Amino acid sequence: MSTKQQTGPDDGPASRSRPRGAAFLLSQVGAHAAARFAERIGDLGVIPADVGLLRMIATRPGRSQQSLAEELAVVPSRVVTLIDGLERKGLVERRRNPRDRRNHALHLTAEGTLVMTRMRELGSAHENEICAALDDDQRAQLIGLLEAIAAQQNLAPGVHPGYRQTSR
Amino acid sequence: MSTKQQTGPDDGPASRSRPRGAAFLLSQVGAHAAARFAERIGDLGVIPADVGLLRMIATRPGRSQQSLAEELAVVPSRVVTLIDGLERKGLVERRRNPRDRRNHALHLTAEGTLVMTRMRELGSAHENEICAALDDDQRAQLIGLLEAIAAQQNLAPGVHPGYRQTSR
DNA sequence: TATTGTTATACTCTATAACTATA
DNA sequence: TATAGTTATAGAGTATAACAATA
Repeated sequence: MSTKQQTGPDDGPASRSRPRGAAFLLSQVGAHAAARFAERIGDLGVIPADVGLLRMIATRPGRSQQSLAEELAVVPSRVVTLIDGLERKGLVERRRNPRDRRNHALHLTAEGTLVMTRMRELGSAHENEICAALDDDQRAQLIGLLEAIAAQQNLAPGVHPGYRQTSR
Repeated sequence: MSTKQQTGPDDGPASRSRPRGAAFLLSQVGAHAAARFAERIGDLGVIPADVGLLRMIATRPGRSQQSLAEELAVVPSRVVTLIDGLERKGLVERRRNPRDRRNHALHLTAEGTLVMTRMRELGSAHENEICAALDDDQRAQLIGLLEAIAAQQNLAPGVHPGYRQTSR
């Protein structure tokens, strides 16, 4: 077999690196979007994993670390580390549950709520940056296609695979 | 501010986790696609980072580790580690260049070439799996939208951001 | 005995910096 | 003195397993 491979019939020396498939583009553009988002929220002092956690706690205040671990499909000790970070940053509070003193009820602090507002603003700016090449119709089209894939692949809405462990 | 946040006006307790934006979906679906691909190629004994490296060496045999490090925007020692792995697996060979004995000319072995063929087959199956929810028109549409984003965001065609370091 | 959370520990990934050998 | 590659080392991230408190 020659050195030529992949799609093109006229592989010049490292010439036109052809389009690749949708799967590669998804992974490439997705990783880029994630990295840019991480940069943005870094200014708030939080990491990407914090974002989903804060949202989950805000949506259902008082939930336990166990429930987070289950929904994210991570090991409980991972949640300990992440909540430790959020508590140290003053964004989340662990409250002992008098009914069952084994579990911790998680709540956002006032500052945690503030950070969530800022996160939403950053998220909006991020969305515009990533989609700068598309007009409104195209954005809607893209969202539709991605949602179709996500649903068919059994991705839980709003749950980022970057947390996972067990599913690995 | 109440516990209600984000898009929906009727946030039931953890009810409908709304669509999120295109940026989140890209990151979510992209990470999923990458993880599934990693699983597949794991059967070949290679990791995702190996794939791009093998392709780059196949496309331009004899290239140096330096040139790989530059194109991928990683530190040279990272390339050492990765090529060590590929050499240990018997897929790549370092040949001393008699003209300049400082650098190593990299070449695929016969087995490396074989693995690339298998990778292409797996890649094709992977593409079909990820796009199972879409018909042909929709796949083409998706590729078009993603290419537009990739170009506008200055992503080098075929270079996955997962290697990066400096650009962080 | 089962459950929640924590700690101790180890492993993987990847960067930095010092170093070797060539030039 | 500059360049290609390597080694030694350290840090981040995340898993496993043993453990403590409570039920």
